[in-house]
Formats: sequence, C-alpha cells, structure tokens
Amino acid sequence: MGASLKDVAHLAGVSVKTVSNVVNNHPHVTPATRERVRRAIDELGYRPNLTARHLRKGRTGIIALAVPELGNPYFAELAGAVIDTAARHDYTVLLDHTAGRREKEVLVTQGFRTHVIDGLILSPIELETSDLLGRRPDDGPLVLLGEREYEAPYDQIAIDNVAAARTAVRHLTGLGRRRIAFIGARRETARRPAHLRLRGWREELLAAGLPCDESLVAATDGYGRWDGAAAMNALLDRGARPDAVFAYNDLMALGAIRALVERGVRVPQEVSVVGFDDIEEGRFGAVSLTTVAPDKQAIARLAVERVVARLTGTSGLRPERIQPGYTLVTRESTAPHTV
Amino acid sequence: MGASLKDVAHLAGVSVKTVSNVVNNHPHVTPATRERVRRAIDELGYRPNLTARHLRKGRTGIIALAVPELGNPYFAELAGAVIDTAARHDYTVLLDHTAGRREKEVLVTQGFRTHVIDGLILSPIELETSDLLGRRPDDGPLVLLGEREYEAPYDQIAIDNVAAARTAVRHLTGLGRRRIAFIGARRETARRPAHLRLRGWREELLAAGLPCDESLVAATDGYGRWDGAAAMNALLDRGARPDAVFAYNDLMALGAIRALVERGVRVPQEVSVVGFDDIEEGRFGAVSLTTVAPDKQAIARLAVERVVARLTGTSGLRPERIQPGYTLVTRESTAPHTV
DNA sequence: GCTCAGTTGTACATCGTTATACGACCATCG
DNA sequence: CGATGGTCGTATAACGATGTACAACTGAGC
Repeated sequence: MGASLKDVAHLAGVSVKTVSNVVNNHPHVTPATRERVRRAIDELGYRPNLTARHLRKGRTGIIALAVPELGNPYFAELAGAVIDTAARHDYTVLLDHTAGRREKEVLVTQGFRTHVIDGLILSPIELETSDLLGRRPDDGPLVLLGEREYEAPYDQIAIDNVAAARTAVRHLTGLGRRRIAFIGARRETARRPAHLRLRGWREELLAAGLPCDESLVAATDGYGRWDGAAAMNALLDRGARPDAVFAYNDLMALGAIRALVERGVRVPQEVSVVGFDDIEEGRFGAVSLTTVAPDKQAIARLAVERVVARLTGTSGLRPERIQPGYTLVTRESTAPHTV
Repeated sequence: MGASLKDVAHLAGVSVKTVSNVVNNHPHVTPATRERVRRAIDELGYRPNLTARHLRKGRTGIIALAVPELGNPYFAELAGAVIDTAARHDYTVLLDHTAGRREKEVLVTQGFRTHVIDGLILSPIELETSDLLGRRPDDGPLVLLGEREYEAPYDQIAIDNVAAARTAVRHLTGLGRRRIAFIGARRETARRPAHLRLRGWREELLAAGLPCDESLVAATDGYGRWDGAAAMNALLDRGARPDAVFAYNDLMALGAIRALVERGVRVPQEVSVVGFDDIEEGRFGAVSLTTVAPDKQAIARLAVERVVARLTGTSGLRPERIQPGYTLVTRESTAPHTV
C-alpha cells in the first residue's frame, strides 16, 4: 500500500484535512504550509486513493461503453473516439462487448458494475424497448447508439438511417442499377419496420418506381465478413442476379465483394457495391468501397457530452434523439463504367 | 443513491454485518434470518456498492489494457480476447490507447488511475527500458506484450519474433524470391537490434546466403495501411525492384499490396507479400494475405493469468519471458506460380 | 440448575477521502 | 483594551462495506 493522507499529515505536522486542501488546491492555506505539505507529499510519493475519493463523492469518473464486437473496425474506431472525448472531460472509459446478444445487452443496461461506472453508452443490436422499461434511474445515465430506435426515455444518438440508406440506394439507381440486393437483414427482424436501413432500401426503390423484389433481400446471422460472403453466395446460388448490392455494413460489403470476385463477377462492372460505416479498411481493398460515412467523431462527442451533462447536474434535460451527420463516400466499387 | 446495507439491516431488523454475511454467503446465519434479509434486499433493490467494497478490500477487480491503437484490428481482436479471459477470472478491463507515443506509455506505466486498477497489461511501442526502472511496486503488476524486449523485472509475453520473422522470410526464399524488402522499420530504430522482426529478416537472408540489401528496408512513421502504401511507393520510386515484401504487420502489408496493384504490379505473380498478425481482414482482400499468426488467445490468456496470479498472493513469482506459439498461414499473396 | 461448548448475531473499528463545524490566531477598529 | 471579522487550521463525522471481538442464546452433560 502506498502512503495515505494521514502519513503525509503526520510527516508535515499538520492535519489530514489540510493536506487534502493542498492536494485539491483549496483556499485558506498559507504558502508556507502548502510548501511544507508538498515536500512531504513528494518525499512519501503520496498519490490520492481514487477509490476512497469516489466513495466519498459518489462518483467514479468512469463511463462504460458497450459495443457488440470490437473486432468490427467501426466499433473499434468509435471506441477510440469515445475514449479520447471522455479523456477531455476527465472521464475514463471502461469498454465491454456484448457479442450482440440480447441477454448481455440487458445485463449491461441493468446495473452492470453498479456504483463503479457513472454512466453507460450502449450500442445495442437485439435489445428491445421492453428491456429498457425496468431500468432504474440510479443506474446512471444511459445513451443509446446505433441503428435501432426505442420508445424509452433515453438519449439516442444515431444518424438518420432511413435517409442514409435511401441516399446509398439512390446513388445506385442513379448509376442505372435496377436489381439492387440488400444484404444483412437480421433473419428474425427482416420484416419489422425497426430495420431502418432495410426500410430505406424499400422506400427508395418505390420512390424510384422500381420493383421491390424481396427475393433480393439476404438474411444473415451475424454482421461480419463471413456473413456477408455467405449471404452473397446464398443469393447467387438461388439464382438471383442483382446488378448492385447495398450491404448493412462495410464488413459485409467486403465479404460480398470477395464472394463475387471468387465467382468471377466483376466489381463494379457487373455489380456495384455500397457499404455502410466507412471503416478505413474499405479504402484499401483491391476495389475500394463506396460507403455511407456516419460522422463518428460527432457521435462519440455527442454521446460523451450527453452522459457528462446528465452527470453534472442540470437535471432538466429531456431525453432526445440526436441525429449527427453522414456523407456518401463514392469509391471504386460503384465507379461509373461503360457497359 | 440506491439502498445501502444499513437500509436493508433496518428493514430486516438485523445488524449491518448480518446483512453483509448474507450477501457474501458467509456461514452462521439461520435460514430464517437469511430469508428475511433476502426479502428486504429484494424489496429495496439493494446492490452492493463496489467502490466501498474495494476501498475496504484494497482491490478493485479492474485491470487495464493499454494498446497503441484500437483502430488496428490486431489490437481490437486482442482486446476482445483479454476482456473475455478477464471476465472468466471476475475481472473487468479498462481499455486505453497510447497512440504508440512514449510519453503516454510512460504515463500509463506509472500509476495511471492509481488505486483504481489492480494491474496493467501494456503493449508498448516506444517505451524504453529506462522508463520502467522508476516504476514503483505498489502500482501493481505489469505485464508487457509485443515485439520489444526489456531488461526490466516484469513479465513479458511475446512470440519469438526473430524466429517468426525468419519463418516468414524462409517461406519467401523457399519460393525462389531473392530481393525481399522489409517494410515497417521505425525510422529511428531501424539499426537497433531491438527491432526483432527486422533482425529476423537479416538473419534469415544471411543464412540463405542472400545479400542483405539495406536499400530494401523501408522506414515508416506509423503502423497503418497508409504507412504501408507510402513505404511501398517510396521503395519503388527510388528504383528498388523487390520480388517479395515482408511487412512489419498486416495493415502495412495490405497497404503495400494496394500500392503495388495501383502501379500495375501483380501480386503474387511479380511480388509476393507476407504480413504479420493474422487479422481477419487479411483473409478477405482480393488477394488474401499470407501472414504470421501469433496465438492471440494464448497471449490474452497468459497475460491475464499472469496478472491475476500476482494479485492473488503467490508472491514468489519471478518475472518471466513467456513465448506463446505462432504459425505461418499461407494464402494467395504468396501462392506459388509459374514465372 | 449449572457449566461448557458451539452457534448466531451484534457493536465497533477500519479502509482513505472530503465536508462541516468550529477553535485559534491575527490585525483592525472603535 | 475588548469586540469584530477575516484567515488558517483542526477535530470529527460521514461515504458503504468488511473483519474482529465479543455478547447472547441454544442445547448437552453432569
């Protein structure tokens, strides 16, 4: 164990509280005593015990960030941004992953590490609105990220997924594509309106006067490269002949491209591909990836600021849905060409 | 604030300690009282305040993992494994990144979040042995990962980088390659023996009786895809004509491949490429990547177990260098072909 | 009925910090 | 010279949990 306030006080010949005052830069300490205390602190190598401080203050300065999967670069990049933003507000980030499993997500929202974390930023996958209703207020502020929308009194930060998806699809229709597949519908939820990116796909096709061919929707189990490749192969195996693919995220788009290339289908000549997330990896494939780029920095900033704002008093805040910006980044996977 | 032991004790009509005994499953509590206390706990929704418990016990159950960059999938994947392993030992992981900057690395080793974390797993880049000598024992156990070796009394877990690099180079020479470039030497340290993968490259070339052409070593500033591409371009621009590339890590290898392809150089026909790390992304490029695959699960497991072992008493442990296994995974980027 | 041992539960101190309340000191002023 | 008010510092009580020491109760054995 290191030295405590008491040890320092003893050595400096002052009271414990005076040392505390020096440490925290409180007023009413003579420069002389202050100096004496400082010397004692240096000599003993005293450093405050944050656990004790937190117990006393009721705050820990730690916020948790729970994402489905760190292996997905989108979340890794987002996590990095959150950590940096939090540091700027003097908060530390405790990172956890849920594997996108509902039970783990529920666990995390309900007093995960009680009293150790001050607040939680969660990017859910399977979580349902009903899971949120039982949550208690003293578990601290909760901010939700991601594609889903919830009818629960919590801050939600997400780009306008429907509009973003429509932008992506519109880009494809603008290239003359007519049979646009959607890859990445979660099997169970494919038909639900909660699936915002899929809804955007439908809406935009209808708006463009194109048939909304549900056989071009490929369900997947997960959200990774393998799932994208598998879904692409499944589509082709069952005879679908899309001339474009809009994937739920970049990883699946990359998997799909790999599957296409392996079967000798040329990208973008025969099939254009658009992803979602703008992960760095998408710029470096043999065919760089056109994608919807959510403003990750803004998402991280807003999420952290929201948690911090709720922690620092101003309790008058109403839960809000905040929509950061996004852009469509066009690259080789949808490069125009002469057919 | 939630309910405390005191509140529960009051409601159940017993002492605080008895409630504590129930919560911790201590003996000497009648089933009857136990039941009464449980009911009170449920009614009030009591959950232990871990901060207080930690203060009392002197442990927090949190270990920190500091990696250079979460955006590098290798570290993201490693972090995921560490989190899971730690959870199995009832530890939570606090994740931080150092951007590979020495000052941040030093900061992290020296009482980062004092008393909040029980131990630290660090993957350093720029850290020097001298930085470690001033560290105090009461900052808790420290385990070092990564390519570097330190003459300091701490556990170090890393694969045999020299041997692994030699394996990679031998694979290339076995394919008949003779002008094998190395991409990713840190500019300042390129000449130092500390650069283990580069040393492996030299040793294997000499062993194979090949010239060790230093003009085929490309220095970089960072460790990302852009750095790999830039280094590759720099090599080619200055007239080097390698027939193979061994990159410090997969990201740089992927960047290099992209640069080669953009210049019309065919991979693997004209230039074979080997990376290091075995990130999932390497399997999905247009040209899948041959790479050295460190056993990430073993690294994570060993690191966590080492920290936990030191925390749970057995102080007789001497610092050790542990070398987990690795394998060479051959894929398309070094596929044999007829020239 | 009394001691003794074993069980069940309580009171109090403690971890290291900060907040509250108050005492000691100084100079100033009437 | 005594009252006033500011400065500087101290003593003590929290925060919520756990460990120690001990008290109260039970039943068995004589």
